[in-house]
Amino acid sequence: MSISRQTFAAPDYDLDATLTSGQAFRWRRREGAWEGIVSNRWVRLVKIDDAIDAQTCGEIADWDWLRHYLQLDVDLSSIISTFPDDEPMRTAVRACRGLRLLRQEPWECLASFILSSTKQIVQIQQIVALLCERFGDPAPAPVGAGAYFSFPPAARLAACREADLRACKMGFRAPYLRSAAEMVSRAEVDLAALSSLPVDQARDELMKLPGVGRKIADCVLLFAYGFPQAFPVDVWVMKALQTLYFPRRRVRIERLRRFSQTHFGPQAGYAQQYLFHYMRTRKPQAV
DNA sequence: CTCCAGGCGCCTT
DNA sequence: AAGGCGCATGGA
Repeated sequence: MSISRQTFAAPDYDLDATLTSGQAFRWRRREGAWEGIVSNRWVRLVKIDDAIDAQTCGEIADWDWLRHYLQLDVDLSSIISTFPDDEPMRTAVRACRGLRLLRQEPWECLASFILSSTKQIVQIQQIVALLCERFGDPAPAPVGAGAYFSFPPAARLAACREADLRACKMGFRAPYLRSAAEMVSRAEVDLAALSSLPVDQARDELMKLPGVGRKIADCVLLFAYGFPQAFPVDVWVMKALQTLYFPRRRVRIERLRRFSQTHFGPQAGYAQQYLFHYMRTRKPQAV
């Protein structure tokens, strides 16, 4: 099995933060590298100085699929310069400068976030790993790298029985995933068409799927389609907005959402990821 | 043991 | 429209 290798310039790119920030759930750290599946290919990534070294199996003439996934052409400083100049944002950016948004495949992203509700990130990783092991296709990987699998296509999960999905520890989310897979595989919701829609229409389409509410729809809009205004509000972001911006009074979620749409500017989604990662990784605060 | 997790759907007011 | 609750499962 031949290995292809490529080095990409990646200044201002914190690979560790990016791959552990709860947007993608399939990366494993092994021997100082990150291993995962992108475009159904096994990939090994290492950050060295201002570059990312990538390896994959087979002959690769064109690396655009990986460049796109990692969003290597994004100029981070121009994004950060659009953030509001206030103390919470400055603190969050200082804490994890180099954090990036990936551009994931829509179905994998959607299915993963259907499985994410009231789960901790480690558990989401376990469920997704089980799902891929049982219903994905083996992906060629070097000897000794362990077993890797593609993310199961929607049609395959649509054909599963609910009990088979439940066996992947997803509990009450199983019927949601199964019927969402059915609707996607029949193109009742056409994932390929969403990128050309205005963000509000794309969100409405996603929310037709069972188990997909506002928050999960926004995750998919941001992490898979790259809508820069999508601003998922989960318990962590809620806590960030509440404690960092409105410490003195309790504000209802609709107001926080409206605040998030106006306060954080045209790259609100990026700002959200910084707040999320900062809240999750900072030292516990004394109340 | 209890509390909570990158929520949602459905049932009450 | 707005608020409350149950849901599987497992970490902390």
